[in-house]
Amino acid sequence: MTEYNAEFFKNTVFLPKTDFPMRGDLPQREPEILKRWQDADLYKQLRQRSKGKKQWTLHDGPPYANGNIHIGHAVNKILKDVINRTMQMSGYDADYVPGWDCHGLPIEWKIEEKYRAEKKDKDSVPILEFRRECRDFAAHWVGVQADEFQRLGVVGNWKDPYLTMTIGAEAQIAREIHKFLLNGGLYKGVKPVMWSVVEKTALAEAEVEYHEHKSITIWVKFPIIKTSNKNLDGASIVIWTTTPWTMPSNRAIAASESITYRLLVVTAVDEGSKAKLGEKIIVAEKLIEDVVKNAKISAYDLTASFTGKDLAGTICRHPLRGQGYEFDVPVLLGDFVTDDAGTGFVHIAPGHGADDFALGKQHGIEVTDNITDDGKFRTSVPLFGGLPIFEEKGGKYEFGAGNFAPLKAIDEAGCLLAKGSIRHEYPHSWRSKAPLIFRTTPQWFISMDTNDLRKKSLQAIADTDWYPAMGENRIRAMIEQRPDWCISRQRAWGVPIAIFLEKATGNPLKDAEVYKRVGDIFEAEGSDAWYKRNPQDFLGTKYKAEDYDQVKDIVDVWFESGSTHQFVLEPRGLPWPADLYLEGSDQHRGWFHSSLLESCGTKGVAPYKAVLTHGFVLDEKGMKMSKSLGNVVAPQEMIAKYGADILRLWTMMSNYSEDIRVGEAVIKTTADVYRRIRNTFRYLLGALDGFTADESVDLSDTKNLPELERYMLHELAMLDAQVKQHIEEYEFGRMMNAVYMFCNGPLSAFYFDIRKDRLYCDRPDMPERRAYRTVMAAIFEALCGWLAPVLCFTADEAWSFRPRGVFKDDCDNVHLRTFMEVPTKWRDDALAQKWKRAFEVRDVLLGALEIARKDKQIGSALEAHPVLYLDKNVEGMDWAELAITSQVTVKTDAAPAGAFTLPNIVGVAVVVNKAEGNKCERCWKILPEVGSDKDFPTLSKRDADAVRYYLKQQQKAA
RNA sequence: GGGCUAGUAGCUCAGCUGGUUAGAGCACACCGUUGAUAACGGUGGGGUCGCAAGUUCAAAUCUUGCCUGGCCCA
Repeated sequence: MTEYNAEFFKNTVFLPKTDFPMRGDLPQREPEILKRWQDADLYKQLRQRSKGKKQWTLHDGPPYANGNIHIGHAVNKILKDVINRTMQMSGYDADYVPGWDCHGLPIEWKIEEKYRAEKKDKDSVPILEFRRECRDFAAHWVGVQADEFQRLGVVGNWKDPYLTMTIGAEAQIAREIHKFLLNGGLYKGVKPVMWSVVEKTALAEAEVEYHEHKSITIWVKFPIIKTSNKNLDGASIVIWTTTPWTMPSNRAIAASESITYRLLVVTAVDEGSKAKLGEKIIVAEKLIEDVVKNAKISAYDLTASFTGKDLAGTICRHPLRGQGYEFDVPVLLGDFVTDDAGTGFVHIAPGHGADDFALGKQHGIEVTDNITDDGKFRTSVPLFGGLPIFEEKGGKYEFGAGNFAPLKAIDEAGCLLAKGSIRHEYPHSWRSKAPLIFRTTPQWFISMDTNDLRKKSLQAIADTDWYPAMGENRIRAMIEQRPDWCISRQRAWGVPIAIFLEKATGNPLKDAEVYKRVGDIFEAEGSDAWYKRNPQDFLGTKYKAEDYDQVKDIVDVWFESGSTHQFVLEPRGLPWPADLYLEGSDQHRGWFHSSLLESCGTKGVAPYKAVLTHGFVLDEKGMKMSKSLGNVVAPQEMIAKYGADILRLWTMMSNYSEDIRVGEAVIKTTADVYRRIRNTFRYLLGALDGFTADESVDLSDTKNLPELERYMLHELAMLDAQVKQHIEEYEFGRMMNAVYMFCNGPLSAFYFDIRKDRLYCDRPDMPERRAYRTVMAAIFEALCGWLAPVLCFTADEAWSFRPRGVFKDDCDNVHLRTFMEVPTKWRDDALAQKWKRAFEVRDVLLGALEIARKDKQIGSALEAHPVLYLDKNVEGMDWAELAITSQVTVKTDAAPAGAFTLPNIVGVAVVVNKAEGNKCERCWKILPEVGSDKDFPTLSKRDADAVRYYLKQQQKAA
């Protein structure tokens, strides 16, 4: 005979049950899930399932294939993946083709480094062999990074990504160059560039580092030989420079209109001074003290005063006149001249400086070409032919004879006023760490103004949606003032600027037929053909190869990545322009910029409809990560320790539109959030144990549901609207936040808690309990969908524990689904308004219980029987249920003195009494009715009925 | 040095066009529960809103300067 005791009743209680584990064990579990996706070819299934749907495309910005991924890559790819998955689940066909940037200097340098270690000279290696090695190197890292990205959970076309070094890509890049050539946008010019004499190449600004460097400084006298100002007869203008090696290339002197200059006559000098008594020199008034001190002039007479304007037109001679430097040196006005340092005069060598070049160009001054690619004076340079500017000493690059010989020669010519040295920030090559020189070289440019490229680009910027909006200002300012785009590089690993120059004229050949042939051959063989083939193959029969030069420069890698939209989107059947570009905010000057120019130059509009940027990952204190600071967080380590879902969650919970931080504390917070979400899934799944389609009730008509269920459906509908809005506005972080807040508040702290009694104790066939479980199923379905883009592994796992046959589109992989369709009519504002008051009342009830608990009047809330004094009752509210007490008595009388109230909630007061009656052994409520049932005297009526039902079910089963 | 940008509780974030005692979650402390239990519920402490001036009846919110970060340039 069964004994109906507490233990028996416990077994009649329904308790949440699920095999979904409480702990994630993500580092172990994720790789298994990943393997399942790969085995089932999730990507392919996604494409098949979304065939015919509206396309939405995020075009991937290519990372550079030369090393393991860092946390910034991880954030970037996670964001892209979350967005792609979100759009996919929103009902679009959101195909994602990841890509890589494969050409360029860093890879080239790696190979060169290898050569250097083997004591091989790069120039002795055939270019095709060199390029093959670069290609292999890039291919290796593409493989590594592809694995690392996939481990993050990123879904995409990993089997067929785009690479800038594939033959198709190279062909299209060459064709894009041809478009600019044929439409007149591409021209050959000269440009002062940062030049590395070690790598023998011009460097992009991104390839330059500024380090402290010790330079030799000299003060040089330029004797005036022609002037309209009598005061200046026999005087010398003094210039100051940190680059003595540029003196042979000097062709002018710049002065400023706004600077006051003084003529001074030397009257006394200290020992060792190079100045002569009676000598007349001109320097800026503000800098006299400085010059005099450096020149060891102990006394002088100050005479004439004038501005730069008075000096314009003055002609000096070069200090080395008579030794091959016979030209005149005019004084010109330049607004870049300051009197902050030096002498207030700038020596102008148009071959060796940006300002110099511009000023020289303006006045028709000769641009010298005195320096060879490897940094030596050309043999044609008087006095200094063959001397190197820099020399390698013990792995470091120091100034060489080319810097000292001009100094010495000027001194011997009597024109050196003083010399010294200075430590200052100076540009260096980021690879070899060697100091750079400015050098004017022939280069290929895309004009910003031919074909109105600047104007079109600015229009395209205005036509694009920028997230955050300030990105628009940033890129607009850059485009407004940027100079023409120099696209040529004197390197080997890249796509050649595959054009021909007519030997006779030096003009580029403009024949679409020839260039079509180039494109076709590249399409079949890749750009190696440019080096491999006989030029005649490209020129066809119309032109003779001996009449033409092949340009051997390669194109700037930014031009290549700026062309990705051309060879990735339409050729793969994806929409053009792309719906979204998404990269770090540095790409305003990078990929967003180059893609914009390339596209506006060839198509007239931007290749994107919208651009979203994210910030940089900083350490816990907001400092940049660097190896030297030892604050680098590696994504690989985080995955191994916490799992990719934690990394994904951290990314989405942070405000990625700004810089974001990572560190122990942040990760811990993220892990807590994760646990909460995971537990929400676990409780939902536990509560839905054994739930079937038969048990479910029709939620399309909410009129028959209990109010609490209607309220929760209202909340769900509100959340759905919010989620949709966030997606619309590209606020994916807020979307995640909203969903998390829902788990935390309305669900866990409210609904789950209140409905425990119903779930555990009510008869399972009760319509109200079935309604509750049906709503729980809906919540699970919605949540699992909304969280799937972010917690792609966990949502997948949770979905695999779902009750089967309950959900529409009950497919095995949550990622193949779309977001649940939440009926808008679940929204019930009138109900919500009513419940707003209910929550206020509940707050007072809970507050009162808390006091009673503190006073040791009660422990569990079920021991209480609050008396609720309301100015006006709220119809249909079960206050005991909402407060989780055994009983509540409502009175509309005036509350007695000492009743509990809350300051901001009027018309509500509570007095807490102990619950009367006996404790039901099954539901633990204390009710007067307990004892009234004949069969089960220790139970409440509801529980007695439930147990009878339970026993009947047991009998049936037996 | 220049352009852009940020600085709100220990952590992650809200605070729109200036308007009542600056909010939320987590963490922390305490209480409850022991039928979500390495979980759950509740209560509480914690912020001179980077600093300093200014505009205003009123400023986290506007202006200026400074400090400390970040990105892009030089």
